[in-house]
Amino acid sequence: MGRWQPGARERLEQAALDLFLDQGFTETTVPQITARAGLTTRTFFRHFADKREVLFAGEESVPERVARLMAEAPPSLGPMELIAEGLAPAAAEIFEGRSLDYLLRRRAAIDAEPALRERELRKFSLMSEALEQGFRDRGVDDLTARLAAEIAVTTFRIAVARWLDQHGDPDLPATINQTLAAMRHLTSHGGCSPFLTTHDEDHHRRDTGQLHDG
Amino acid sequence: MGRWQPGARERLEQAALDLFLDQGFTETTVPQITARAGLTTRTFFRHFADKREVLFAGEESVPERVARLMAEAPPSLGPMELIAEGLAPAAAEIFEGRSLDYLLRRRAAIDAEPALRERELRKFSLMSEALEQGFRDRGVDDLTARLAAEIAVTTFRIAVARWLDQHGDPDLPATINQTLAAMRHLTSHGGCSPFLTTHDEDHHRRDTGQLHDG
DNA sequence: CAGAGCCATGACACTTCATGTCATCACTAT
DNA sequence: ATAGTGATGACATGAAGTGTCATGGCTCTG
Repeated sequence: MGRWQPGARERLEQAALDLFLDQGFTETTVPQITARAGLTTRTFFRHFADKREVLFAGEESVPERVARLMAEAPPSLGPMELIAEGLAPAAAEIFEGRSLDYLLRRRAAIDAEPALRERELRKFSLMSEALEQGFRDRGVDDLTARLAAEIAVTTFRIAVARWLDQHGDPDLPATINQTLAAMRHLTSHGGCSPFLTTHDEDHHRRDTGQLHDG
Repeated sequence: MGRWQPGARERLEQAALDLFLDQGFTETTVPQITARAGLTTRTFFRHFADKREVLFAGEESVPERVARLMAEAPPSLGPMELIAEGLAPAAAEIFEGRSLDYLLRRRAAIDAEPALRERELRKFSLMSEALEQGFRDRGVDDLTARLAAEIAVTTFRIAVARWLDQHGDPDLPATINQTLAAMRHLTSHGGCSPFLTTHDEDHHRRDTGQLHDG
């Protein structure tokens, strides 16, 4: 035995996503996935550490790519400047080569299953750790590095969610910038600035016309 | 059979924490935990949905308590004002009745096991969802509510981590305020200019507070 | 071309997690 | 007392995940 199968991983991922969307994550057994891919159960666990990982393969490299992008950025950039300039390019690289349709199908499967949502949280946590280390390597103090990393990941996560909600209409860089602007607006004017009136805040919101979700 | 056991849940939690710290989460089997507590395996899963939950029982009520605290706060408070004023009291209520020693032991067990760290992320995610709904109920727009919820939870999480790192020395309210101040400093001044004057801060804020689409 | 070695896979056994189901015992209310 | 309620024990079962070895194709080398 042991005949080699072309694209075994890819076929397992495809079969798993199809089945998860069709009958749900819990209702889908690993033997069902491997049967559809023409493989055995044992082979599934050679490619993926557990059943959830089949939807998260290929993202192990994201933290290290994030670290590389940060190391390549101009050292003069402060944390928030780096986030403002680097988030969109980083997102572009992360999603490079994946169709919007695939991303929507994948998200639908993840949203439907708490265990997969949890795994998704871990992905963002790993991104945050990479970012935190990247900021520290740029000379940022520990607390600020941690905060900046969380700000970056949170902005990224919310922007991607909004972008997918809108089926990709305002493109991802634009959605990221809108989200980042709203984040800055909230933290700068959202209750800590006695000098701005409510009218001023309304003015900011009206300028974009894109800040309301539903 | 079926003799009632006083404090079955508590004894299971205690036995599990002891065993997790002693031999690790993976190496500890559910029968080991139940044997130490004088119960059967089946009873364990009647009290906890899965093996991890034994360290997270009693936190199911946190989201609803967060929602209550938000509803009780003065409606005039903006999102950031509410966070600044409400985070410390909320933390006090959440940790009410738990000793620092217990919190440290529990964190040690969680930090040692990826599966438990993941469960911890879900806890914060649930808190964030409750906060988001709370902000919406106060009339905040969807995007701002989501962002404010994430800011609040992130600040809380980082502050608690720092507080435990320091074995509770600066007390939790003080640590929360420090963390919140660092967060504000980062988002307002970019985290790279600690020497800006108040006037410079206002100028910078106005310059970067604009929303740009592309 | 032949043999050696590598690597992915198949096959099988095994442990642990988790759940469904029913019987049993204690406590409680009438 | 008797019935009801609720927690537990006991048993069976399925699915997840791992260890181990055999097998067959592939490449590298002489």
